[in-house]
Amino acid sequence: MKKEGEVTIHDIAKALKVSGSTVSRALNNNPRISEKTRKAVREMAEQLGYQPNAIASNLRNSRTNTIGVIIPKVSRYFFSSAITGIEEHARERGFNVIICQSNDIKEREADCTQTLFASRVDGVISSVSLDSENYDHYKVFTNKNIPLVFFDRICDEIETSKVVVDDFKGGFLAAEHLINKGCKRIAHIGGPQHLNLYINRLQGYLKALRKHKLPVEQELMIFNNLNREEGFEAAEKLFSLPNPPDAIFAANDTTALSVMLHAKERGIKVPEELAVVGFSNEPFSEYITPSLSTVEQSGFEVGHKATELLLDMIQNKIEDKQETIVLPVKLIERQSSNR
Amino acid sequence: MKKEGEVTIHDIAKALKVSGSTVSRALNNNPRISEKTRKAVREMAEQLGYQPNAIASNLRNSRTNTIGVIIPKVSRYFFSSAITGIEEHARERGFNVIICQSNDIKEREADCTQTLFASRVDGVISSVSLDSENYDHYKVFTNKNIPLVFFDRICDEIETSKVVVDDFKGGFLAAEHLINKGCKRIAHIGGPQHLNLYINRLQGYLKALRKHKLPVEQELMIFNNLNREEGFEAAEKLFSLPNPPDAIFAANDTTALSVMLHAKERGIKVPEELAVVGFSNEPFSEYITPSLSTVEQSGFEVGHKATELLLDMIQNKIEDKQETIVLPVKLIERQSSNR
DNA sequence: TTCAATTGTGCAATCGATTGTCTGTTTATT
DNA sequence: AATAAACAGACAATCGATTGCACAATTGAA
Repeated sequence: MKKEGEVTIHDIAKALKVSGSTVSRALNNNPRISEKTRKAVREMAEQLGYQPNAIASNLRNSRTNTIGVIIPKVSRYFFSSAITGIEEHARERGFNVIICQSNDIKEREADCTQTLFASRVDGVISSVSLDSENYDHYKVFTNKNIPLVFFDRICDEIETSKVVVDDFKGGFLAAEHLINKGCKRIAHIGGPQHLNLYINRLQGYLKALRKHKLPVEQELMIFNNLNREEGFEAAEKLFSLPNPPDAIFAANDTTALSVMLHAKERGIKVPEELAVVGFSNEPFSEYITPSLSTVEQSGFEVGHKATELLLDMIQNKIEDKQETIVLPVKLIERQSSNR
Repeated sequence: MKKEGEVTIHDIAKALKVSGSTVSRALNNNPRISEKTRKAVREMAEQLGYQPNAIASNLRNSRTNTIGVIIPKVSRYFFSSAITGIEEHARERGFNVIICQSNDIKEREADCTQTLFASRVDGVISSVSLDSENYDHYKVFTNKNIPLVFFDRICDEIETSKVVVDDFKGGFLAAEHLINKGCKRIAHIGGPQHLNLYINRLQGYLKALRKHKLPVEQELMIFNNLNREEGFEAAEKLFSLPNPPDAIFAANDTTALSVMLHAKERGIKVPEELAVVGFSNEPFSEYITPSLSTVEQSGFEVGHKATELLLDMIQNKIEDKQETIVLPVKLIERQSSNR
């Protein structure tokens, strides 16, 4: 059972004829240990190839210096860049990161919370799954005062800090941009309306319409899960209207792409006959033809900020000030709306 | 220091007036515990909201049921899909996954190995960083008999199992495809030649040239780090040759994209004047115009297979049979080479 | 009825690092 | 020289779950 060749502080202690506590203190730079002893311990540790056992340390300290991350999918660019932001900041402050994917399935998400709790992570960063309407599984953390920060797809039911981008403004900028380009019938393909970010993008769009006195028409608003297939269906439906739209603001780039591909099939010219704006600035949006106008949101920044909040909560143990941080977005004008 | 409200097996034991060992055995379905006691323990655990402390268990068992993953960047699609494959399989077999990014920096990679070792992961899956030529930092694992599997960017120096795709065949298919399309001067932009996968892609390309009796010309072969900037430079150099190529096989899609963008700037028509084939089938390759012909390699499959190998090593402790598994690739013909 | 076999639990050590408290030594102060 | 203060290090308990061994209770066989 015991792994052969595990070198522990006791081996160092024995070799130097001192006690384990001295070795421990020497390695942790405790001032109660003299410079001479400290140096001897260091050298012996090096010589024996000692590697600290984080598990033992974690058990004793009931801290793991590890944070857990729950996200829908690493393979979506926004999330993978969020992870990069999380990891980078966590590393700087000496924390490790365990990543769990929910794959947008609520049972998986519940599994993730269990796993992270069992690993006794010091805090959790999460972006909730599309189909969770119930957030009880997050109570394992809140009940035990384990700091929790939501980002992007946040959950209002739970009172904790949150980091989002300015979805409202993004929606507003996208719609107003289309209006400024002379579009009159601007459709919106939005996401599930139990998620704030999609509500906000919609509200931004609506505000732009109202500001410019354009009518709000139900038939021009479609809500789905924003994947490729449903994007096709939505486009189909919009193009088949007796009075089809001359612009579409899609709540993500995947859907915008779907729309453009479908438009191409139908012989509808983008941007001349149909202007399109997406959301996220996925890497592909720059390279497709026509290139896609979109709203940029930095996953990296969001992840970074969320980690900063979380680690502050962990390290200061200020009784969770529930901040909600809103990061700026930026409209990127490209060909798909340039007419 | 002690987290308030930690429920341990001893709390359950006290509540039921039995010993901790009985509780532990009951929860682990040890046959020495009667059905009746087992049931009582279960119920009390539920009632008290007991959550096992994996750390304590790990320390005692010197197993963590966790595997570590070292990759260059989660934000590259191939790697994020590999992670999905790894996570999926690991989860099925009850293992957790810790992910570390090297960002293609060798010092970071060394840090990752330390971190994972300190966490006492049961095994490691790695794809090495571009600039490591030295692999001593992996010795922490091999020295202690911690199973290690490399994938994609493998390292020959260390004897262990490996999972790759058939890069040689991929290179061959790509080049032969261009030859079949009537191209005569086929250039190759390859990756760092200390990595097998790039050597193999090059060799596949060379074999196709030889098979079809085309001359191999040094000036048509450029090696760099395959990022966007260096792709531009390489394209620049090739286009400026007195006798420029009529086709380019790039060792990744990013470089192929760079080449196509640069060709567009120069007014060189793809595929009519220049046919292009990439490698990887990144998501964008399908959507750009013209769409990019490329060699598909499934990150998901590679990750899945690597995990299967690793977990077999961990669980069976067969003295590491050093398999090298080669997964198939597939040429995807799109517009960029269709003439 | 007695002894052995079977079954169900408890005791205590263990995993490796950390830390409060205690002891013994050296240095400074008057 | 005597006492206090500062210093270095050791001892032992602790974190929570697991497990070899011991022991008691029950059952069955002779």
